Amino acid sequence: MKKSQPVSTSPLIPYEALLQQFKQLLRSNNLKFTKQRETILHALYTHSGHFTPEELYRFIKSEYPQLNTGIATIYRTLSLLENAGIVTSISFGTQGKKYELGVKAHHDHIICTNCGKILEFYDEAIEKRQEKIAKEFGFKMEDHSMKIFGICPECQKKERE
Amino acid sequence: MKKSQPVSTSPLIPYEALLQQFKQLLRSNNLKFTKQRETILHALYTHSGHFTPEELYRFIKSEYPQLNTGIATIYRTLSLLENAGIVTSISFGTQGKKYELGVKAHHDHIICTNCGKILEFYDEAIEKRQEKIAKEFGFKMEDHSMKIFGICPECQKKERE
DNA sequence: CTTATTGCAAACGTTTTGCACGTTT
DNA sequence: AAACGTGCAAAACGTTTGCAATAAG
Repeated sequence: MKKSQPVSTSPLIPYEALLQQFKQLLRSNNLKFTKQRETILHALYTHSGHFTPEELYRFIKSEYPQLNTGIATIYRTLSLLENAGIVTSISFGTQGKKYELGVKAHHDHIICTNCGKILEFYDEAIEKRQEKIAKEFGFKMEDHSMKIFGICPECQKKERE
Repeated sequence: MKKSQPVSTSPLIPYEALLQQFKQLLRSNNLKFTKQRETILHALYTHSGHFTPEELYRFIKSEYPQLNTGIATIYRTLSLLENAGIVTSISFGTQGKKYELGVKAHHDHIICTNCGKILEFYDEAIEKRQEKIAKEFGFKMEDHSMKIFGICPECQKKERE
């Protein structure tokens, strides 16, 4: 059986290419290329990891105060990027969503309930079983989400001290 | 490989037993047995399926108007029951949670994105893989959630018409 | 010059909280 | 009587929306 493995978190494409892809997307939908949109894309590109809209908002506010970006723009841009398949989100229920640049393959998440760290993995066996289960129920599968919660090695170590 | 299967939705224990379990839980935590708490438990017992706090609130308001139950009590009681392991919830992000009596074994969910129907399943292969993945990452696994989204057979049929 | 986008503030839907009053023990 | 639970209304939370002003094409 294939071993599950962490998904690489380094960007797969150069920023210029990503930017072109984004501009193309905007152009072909009669949308406009704005400083705010570029800044948000750039922030996501240069900071790997998962961010809440709020975190992104505070970051951009402090890095580019002159842009005066409103949080609504963050939300609107993240939705746009998510619909375009450029970012992906993980939902944390009532606590909101976290976003990351999604130029990566599909993956699931394993989350530390102590420090909040999020790791990614892809497991072929689970993917296959999910399809099989959907089929057994007669469902046309569209999507799935799977999260494993636990305590990460570092936090376990701290607990023991 | 074992076939995944729907989890029975009929209650596994008689109401009297459940009620005693609940009373015992309350007693051992110096909590009080109130009409509101009993009514909520009973409503969950007699109506299988998944309910939002709002739905439960409206139901209890119309069935037992004289109780004058506030929605805060519904939330507080559902939290209590969930912490005690008597009910379980599924999260639907910003759209809130749905609760069901959780006197059943662990299971995951397959959800129709068209009509909202929720079916339950348990798949040993997936459970095993999850444990294995947690171990590979050095995590002490505490919990997991998995949801499959798709279109149920009935809605597929309707779509074709 | 047209159309999309923005920031702002208000509205939203779900959930939580503070508090005075009621109930259970 | 003590302690916990309640309803209510207000607040909190993440998110969305209406709108007049602004910027992109």
